Amino acid sequence: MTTERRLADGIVAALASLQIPIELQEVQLVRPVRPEHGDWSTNAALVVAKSAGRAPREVAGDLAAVLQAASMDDVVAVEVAGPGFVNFRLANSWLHQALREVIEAGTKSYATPELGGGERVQIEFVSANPTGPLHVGNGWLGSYGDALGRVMSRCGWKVKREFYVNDTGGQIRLLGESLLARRRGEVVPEEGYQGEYVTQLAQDYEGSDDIVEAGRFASEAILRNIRATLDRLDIRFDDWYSQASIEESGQVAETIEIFRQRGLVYEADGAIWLRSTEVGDSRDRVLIRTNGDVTYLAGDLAYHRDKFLVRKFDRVIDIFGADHHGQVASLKAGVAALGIESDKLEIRLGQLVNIVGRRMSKRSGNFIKLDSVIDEMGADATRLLSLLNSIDQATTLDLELVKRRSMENPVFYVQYAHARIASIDRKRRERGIERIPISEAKLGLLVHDRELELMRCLVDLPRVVGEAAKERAPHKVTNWVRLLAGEFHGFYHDCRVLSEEVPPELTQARLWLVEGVQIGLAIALDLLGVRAPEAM
RNA sequence: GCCCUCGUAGCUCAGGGGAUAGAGCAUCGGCCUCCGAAGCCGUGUGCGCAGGUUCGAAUCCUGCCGAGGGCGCCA
Repeated sequence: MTTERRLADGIVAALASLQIPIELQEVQLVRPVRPEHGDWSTNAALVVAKSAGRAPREVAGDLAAVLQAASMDDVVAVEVAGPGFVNFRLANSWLHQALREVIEAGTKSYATPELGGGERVQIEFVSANPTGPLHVGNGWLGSYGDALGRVMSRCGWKVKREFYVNDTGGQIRLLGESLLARRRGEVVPEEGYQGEYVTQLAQDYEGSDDIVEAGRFASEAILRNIRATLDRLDIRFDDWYSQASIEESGQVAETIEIFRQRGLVYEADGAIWLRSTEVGDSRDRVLIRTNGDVTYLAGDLAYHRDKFLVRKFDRVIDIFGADHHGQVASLKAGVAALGIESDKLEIRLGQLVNIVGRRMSKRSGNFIKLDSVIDEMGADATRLLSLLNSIDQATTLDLELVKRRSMENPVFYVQYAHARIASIDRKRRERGIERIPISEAKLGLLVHDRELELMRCLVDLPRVVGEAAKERAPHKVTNWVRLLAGEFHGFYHDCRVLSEEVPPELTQARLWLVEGVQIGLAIALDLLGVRAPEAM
């Protein structure tokens, strides 16, 4: 049983013996930032003071007294501090025990909090239109979606990744027109696709002058290109779902029919409308246009019906760029109208990635290609950089700076820590030093501040992974791994593992500590989709 | 005009009810007879503004100011 668990149980028992009712959600047991606040701290007294009708510090005093009397393992002091916090001071042995748990669990099982309960969740992301190469923003949200999938999988969700291919409609026709114009050596219409890749494709195209055929040719070629780029970042999908296929399968018509049966469809101005205002939208939306084409929304609603009612996902997470947030209200409304609990559809909006002094637009061809960024920085750096920040925050990227100074990019810092660990092990074998089993190692020798700090850091990983999953915030894993790497570099500087001056027993203990760190690094880097190199 | 998101250090960003708000970069200064200096150590400035809720607000609420995005029978 973890120390955290034992303390939490102790607090609950202590409050019960004091006959104080608990509001569980509010009671927290955390590791305080400041060392003088102990190893663990609870706000329980602050939270229950009101309902108990007593002063927080008074409750805290009673609570501390009971906890002190319980004399739990490793607990050397229970103190009241500040407005009514109860702080636990523990013997270092709790950290040595924690290190044992890390080693025993290993890369596979450590930090695998069971939170998802086997819930089947689909994450749909990137879903870039096959009308041009991926840009930096696609890579950003692609890395996010993939890492979120990894984090949630680790926490017990059954995750499927999906790319929705917008392979039909006006934009594909426009792409076909642009291609044909290029082939004829004419200028591309102003609203068409101007990018150079269209010229390239026009040279390869040997088909007819039919716009649909040309458009299909171009979009298929572009989609292959998109997949290749995503492969470079190790972003892989379980399914590539075609918008054209859902229209051809009749599911769009079926979906519209369902709306009709529910009295949510009417005709006006020659088009067929969804009365989405009935279910929370700000205005009604067109489902079938005057020319007979179904709208993107109609297809998207059929697609979501398929996700929930045909393929029976318990939860769907759609990841859109902030420029698509206009479609959120109607999508949510439409899904609700299909009788699907709207909480089951989560839409995460990623703020846009700005490049210094440039505005990105696919049609004008003025955007930074994801491929060129990977060429410059490498896949690992691109992924880690994408996962540095919350997607709620618009980020501004200075590509020149990133390219020129690798120090701007923390990927090297983190990978270097892993490479140094591998290097220690190589050196150990060179010197013919045999490892002893952890059961025989004297972990109690690990008392240096650097060593203790590393173990504290490792203790936090399960909570960090769990928060990253619950909050859909994989960047929390990035923050943690940077912290761990920093602590490791400090340790490496101050504490030699292999040296004439270090007693053999301490070397053995430190080898196990280093292995624990390696496990932590490997778990975190894997969640982020970044390689953990043996050497660099 | 209406709606959404966001304003934290010179720059890029963490922290999103908890105790004295952090990191990297940039600046300046130290550290390699010793497991990899892609490293370590030191150096100071900040929560857009004003109210409110709370024992406690950078965090929640309201208003204002500023930035970005959205408001199509495009996707």
